[in-house]
Amino acid sequence: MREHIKKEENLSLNKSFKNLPEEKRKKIIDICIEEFAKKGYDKASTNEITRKAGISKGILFHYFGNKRNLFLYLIDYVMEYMADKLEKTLDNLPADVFERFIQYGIAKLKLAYNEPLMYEMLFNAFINPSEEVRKDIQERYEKIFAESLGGFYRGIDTSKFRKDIDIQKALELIALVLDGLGNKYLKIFKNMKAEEVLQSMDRIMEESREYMEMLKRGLCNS
Amino acid sequence: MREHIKKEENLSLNKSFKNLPEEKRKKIIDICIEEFAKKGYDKASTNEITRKAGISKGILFHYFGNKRNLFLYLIDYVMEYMADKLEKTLDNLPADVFERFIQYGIAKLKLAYNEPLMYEMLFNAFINPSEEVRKDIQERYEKIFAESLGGFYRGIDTSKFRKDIDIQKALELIALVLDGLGNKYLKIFKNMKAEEVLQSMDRIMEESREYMEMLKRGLCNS
Amino acid sequence: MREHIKKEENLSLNKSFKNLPEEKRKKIIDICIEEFAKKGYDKASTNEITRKAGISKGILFHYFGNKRNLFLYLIDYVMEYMADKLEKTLDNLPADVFERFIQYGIAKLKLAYNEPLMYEMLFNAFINPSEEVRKDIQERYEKIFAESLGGFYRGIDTSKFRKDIDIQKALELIALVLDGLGNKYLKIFKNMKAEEVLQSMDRIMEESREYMEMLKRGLCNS
Amino acid sequence: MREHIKKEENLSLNKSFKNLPEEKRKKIIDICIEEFAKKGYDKASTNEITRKAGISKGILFHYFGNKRNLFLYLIDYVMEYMADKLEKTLDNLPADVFERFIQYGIAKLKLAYNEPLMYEMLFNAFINPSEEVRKDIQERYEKIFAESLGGFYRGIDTSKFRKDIDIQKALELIALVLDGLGNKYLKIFKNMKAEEVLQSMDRIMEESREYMEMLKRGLCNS
DNA sequence: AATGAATGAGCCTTCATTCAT
DNA sequence: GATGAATGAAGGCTCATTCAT
Repeated sequence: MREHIKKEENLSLNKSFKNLPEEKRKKIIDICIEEFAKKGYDKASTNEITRKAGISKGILFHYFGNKRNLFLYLIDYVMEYMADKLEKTLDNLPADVFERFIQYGIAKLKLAYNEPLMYEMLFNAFINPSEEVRKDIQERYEKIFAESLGGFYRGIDTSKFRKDIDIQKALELIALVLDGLGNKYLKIFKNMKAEEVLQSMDRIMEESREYMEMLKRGLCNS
Repeated sequence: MREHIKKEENLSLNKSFKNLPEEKRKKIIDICIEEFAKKGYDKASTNEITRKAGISKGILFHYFGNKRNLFLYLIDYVMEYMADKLEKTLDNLPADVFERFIQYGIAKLKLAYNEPLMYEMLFNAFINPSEEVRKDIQERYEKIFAESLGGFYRGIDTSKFRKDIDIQKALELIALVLDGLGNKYLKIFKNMKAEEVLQSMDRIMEESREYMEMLKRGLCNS
Repeated sequence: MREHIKKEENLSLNKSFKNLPEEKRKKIIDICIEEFAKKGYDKASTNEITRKAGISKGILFHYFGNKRNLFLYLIDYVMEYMADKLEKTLDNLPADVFERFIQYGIAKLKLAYNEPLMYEMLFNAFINPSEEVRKDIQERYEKIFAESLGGFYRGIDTSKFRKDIDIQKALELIALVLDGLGNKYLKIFKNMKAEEVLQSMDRIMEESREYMEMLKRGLCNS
Repeated sequence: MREHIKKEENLSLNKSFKNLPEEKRKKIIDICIEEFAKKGYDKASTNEITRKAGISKGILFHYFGNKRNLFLYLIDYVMEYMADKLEKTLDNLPADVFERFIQYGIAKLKLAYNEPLMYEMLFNAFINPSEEVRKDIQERYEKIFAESLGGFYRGIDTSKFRKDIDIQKALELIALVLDGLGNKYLKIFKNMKAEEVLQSMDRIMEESREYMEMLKRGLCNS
């Protein structure tokens, strides 16, 4: 029975849910995010969600149709939320390649830190999705990847790069390094207290710049 | 009751399993790896395993005591298998930093490609382990990390680095780039046919070298 | 995880069960009592119960949360039922020590005979509870013991006792004798037909009085 | 399959077990008694027994045929052991009714205290046998009851009883009281330390005599 | 005599989902 | 819109007993 859920259900989704008072809607969303973040798609329990949210099982399935739809709704919600936040950052980003990357990276780091449950849910979904939602997650991943990069790369100043450098590759190189660093820090954050995390942001920027310096020497005119 | 088993289960574990005819043992292991790789620890079903392997529920638990033990046995098995393979590579690795990194990366890539189920199981376990095995996985991760890096960094020739470069940071920079590239390719492999993958190995090395060239210019004497 | 349920399960317990049509509720209770009485807590099978009651496994656990809760609910149900029955007897009990003890003993005997399954379930639970419910049973046992004795001893007329008699010990002596007799008869009942049991009640009272006469001569003024 | 075990198996029982070196035989018996005493017939695990005794599953079933037979063998063993011990007491028992009862009661109490596992196993078996062994236990209970009483009542001096007393009833009255007291003390023992138990024996005898005094006044010539 | 691998029915419990109210 | 009672498949695991060696 779980198998023949296909595509149409997206239509009937959350008509009534959207009409809910903001407060109640937010509460349900937050509880769902927490459940999926902490337990992953498979282990997350719709029973637990309804219990914590103080709503009936019936209404949850009335809103979302089934667990998979609920999950995908949340993924979209979280992606939109995060994209919004990042977009604001985008406007104030310096043009300089390296600094732009660093500040964008820091922005992502802060976002992940400020909404750890959202981040965890999204991270798990992207890195290791349940078979039941794999394809849907894949689609979304590709879409967001394309979109977000657009904004970021538009207006980037690569004039400092040496003439013989393949700009595309150079950009990817920088991204590779900073993404790797970001993941490393994120792992470290999990064992740190809130204050410590905030205090370490400066050190992270500093360290990022050190790595960027090493790259600059290779990519830019001396 | 679950708590004080720890010692005992490690002892009684797979004594009898090890005495199984090689063929049968391998079949069970392969089926288990597939199940855990495809579904992850929590969703993997011991029932399904026994069904596919054509053995009784009783005997599976006679061999391994419980699901957690079975899983950890498989993790150890896979880690040993992969460490073995990589070790052979290690002996023939060039001393030059960049080439050494590249070839090691390629070796890992090939390994992941040749044993995709093993790789997936291990990857999932390390990236997002079930609560039930988190600690055990963490232990193993730290151990293998320390061990494998030892072999790799011993005998590495960093003489080409400029004097004013922090060697530790330079090495991490290289690792960051190549790990990132590796993950990117792995994701691409999933949508490719066997032949295509093998054919692309050369292109990957080439591309890796391009990135390394960009780094070299920053890290080494010209 | 099993530990912090305690509070919750008592709350969510049998809200829905209590709303069941009396007939269906009674049927489930009776089937459960029979199962627990005949097999004891450990061997009693929730599967068997659902099968006999014609309900799904799910709903049984929806009603009671888990086997332990179901059992304790039944224990409370039976204890309440029996306390109710005995309370009615209590009001009409003669004040005279000996006669009061005898008639109370007979009342208990009749109760045990009329509800043999309830009696057996309670008896087994008190005499040799499963480790899983020991503490809960112990609590209930102490509570009921204190309560029931209160009602019985209040209004007892011990004026016939000789002055040099320790009243407390005398009462215990009588209780010892009549409890012992009661247990003996109960064992005999198991091999008797319904009619025979009822017919023997008079003989039992007679025999009890004979024993009481022997005690009276020692405890009371001649 | 468990059902059609009937009567014949008693024949094939423990031929080879009896030929075992005394030490090994005793070890197996003790471990079995502990297992059955602590968990009861149903929950006792033959697996656990073989593990603790360091013997194979095969040999246990070779010795005893099945779990039920093993249990009944142990019951017989324990009953014989206890009857032996009590018999020695019997020879030195005073002839006087009351003192004879008291000392016999104390002897039983000491026995139960000295071999708590044997006592518990026997007690549970008699009070609440598993369906699987109910009939067999019943038989043994009746037999031991008849036998043991013979020795005890032979040579008892009831000459102090008043002429108008029914001797049979008087004896039963005494037995009722002392058995009841014994059970009460046994329950108390469970929460006491070894030393405390031994120290309390004198107080128990004293208390028993107090009750006997109350009876004497009614049963004997003043 | 002795081993212990092998069986498979049975255990309690959880789960997403449906539907009458 | 909203409820929550009801379903039953599936989960990990244990058990007494058998039998080839």
